[in-house]
Amino acid sequence: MGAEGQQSGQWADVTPDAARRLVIAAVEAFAERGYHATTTRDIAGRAGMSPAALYIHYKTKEELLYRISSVGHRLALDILRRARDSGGSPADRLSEAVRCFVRWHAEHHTTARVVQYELGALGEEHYAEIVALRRDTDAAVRTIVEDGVASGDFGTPDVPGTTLAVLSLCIDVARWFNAEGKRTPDEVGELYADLALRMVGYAKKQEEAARPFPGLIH
Amino acid sequence: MGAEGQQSGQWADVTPDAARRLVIAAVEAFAERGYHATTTRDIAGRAGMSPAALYIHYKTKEELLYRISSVGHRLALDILRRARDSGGSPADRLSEAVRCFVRWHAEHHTTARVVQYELGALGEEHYAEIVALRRDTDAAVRTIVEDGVASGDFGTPDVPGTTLAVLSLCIDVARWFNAEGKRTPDEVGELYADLALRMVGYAKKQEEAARPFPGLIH
DNA sequence: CACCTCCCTAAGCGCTTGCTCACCTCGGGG
DNA sequence: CCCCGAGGTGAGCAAGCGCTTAGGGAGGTG
Repeated sequence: MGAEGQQSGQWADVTPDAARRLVIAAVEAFAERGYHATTTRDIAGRAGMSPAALYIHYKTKEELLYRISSVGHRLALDILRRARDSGGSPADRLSEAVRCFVRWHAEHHTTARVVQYELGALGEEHYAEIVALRRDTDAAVRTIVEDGVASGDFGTPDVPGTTLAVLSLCIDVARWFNAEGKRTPDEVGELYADLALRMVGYAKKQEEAARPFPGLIH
Repeated sequence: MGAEGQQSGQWADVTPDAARRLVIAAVEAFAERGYHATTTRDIAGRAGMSPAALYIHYKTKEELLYRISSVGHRLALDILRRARDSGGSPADRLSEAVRCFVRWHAEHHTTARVVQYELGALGEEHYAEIVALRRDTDAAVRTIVEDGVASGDFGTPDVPGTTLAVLSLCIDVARWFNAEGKRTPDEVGELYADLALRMVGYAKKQEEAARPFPGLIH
């Protein structure tokens, strides 16, 4: 329920149709109650199927969680890598990374909650695979921060610590964001992009805003 | 297991002794596996008792979670209120609040994880009571930020949003902090106090550090 | 029409869960 | 000495869990 029907776009490459309906149902249920409190009967029911139908498309309930976690992590990683490689100044790239990453966590906060907070329920092998993706996520942001420090645009005494803090701040959006609240995903993304720049010690904002044609100056 | 035996100090006013052992066992178990994945047999086993003994001291498993959540939230709220009322400059008070709040989340990250991430498993009445405590928590920090903006020490375009972000950053420490990692709770507290000041637009740090006797100047 | 395949369901198996209950143990007062 | 209440146990109940299995119906092919 709610206005999150567009979410099915995220799962476009999950086929056949019944398997996709099950994923969407599972995301809703896991996000609401948590993995362990969700029953396979509940998932199947939300997808309009009998409990047994789940096992035609997925071997276990854990595999369903793994599919969600895997797709979600790859999506999030893509967002950050695109920003990292977008070729502006470090400030532009960090701003873009945080804005998009936060917007995704707010817009798809049900998916993001499962992705970020239900890792512990994965089996050992699946867990290891997801942890590797998370290290890549961290590396993407750290690269931007390092670039900014090297160019002198940023000033922070602890690059890994500040990177961790920026990512942590973004991830936690999935925990508190409420679709019925007054903030839109775009607003939160904008606010957080600004906060992230402050955190890394970037202070040239006003200066840049005052320049009439930023692109033409060199 | 681990070097967290001192944690029992947190639960000093839970009596009798058996009830306290059960709380400590439950915190460990809930933090490791989550509330729903933890069995009453596991909790009782960790406390060195039979499964039935749990029900002499607590009516249900949920009541055990509620006790933990209640004590933890009151502890966290006290930390922030003490900092709010500590009577220095807004920067000093925000710095102190974040430093202590983060240190608590790192040092007692098992308790903090239960307190911050298992709310959803509480019954309706207990949940409402805890949510009220969380609103007070938010208000304590917001007061400090408002004071700083009013005095001109801080500069931020969105006080409630920035307050939310600072709290969110601190809370998320409980998720990622690892006792076996290389950062100590004190180091994280120090780093985060600095980050929080940057987030609220406070820029007078160096100036203050350069003054030889800060207390004697007026 | 028979036949095969793909999806799906009804029924239910074996097990674990939160929780209960009849009984036990043991230190202290009359 | 008996008795008693507080705090504990072993055994087990009803319900719910993840998952399996036997079989049914729809649609394409000969």
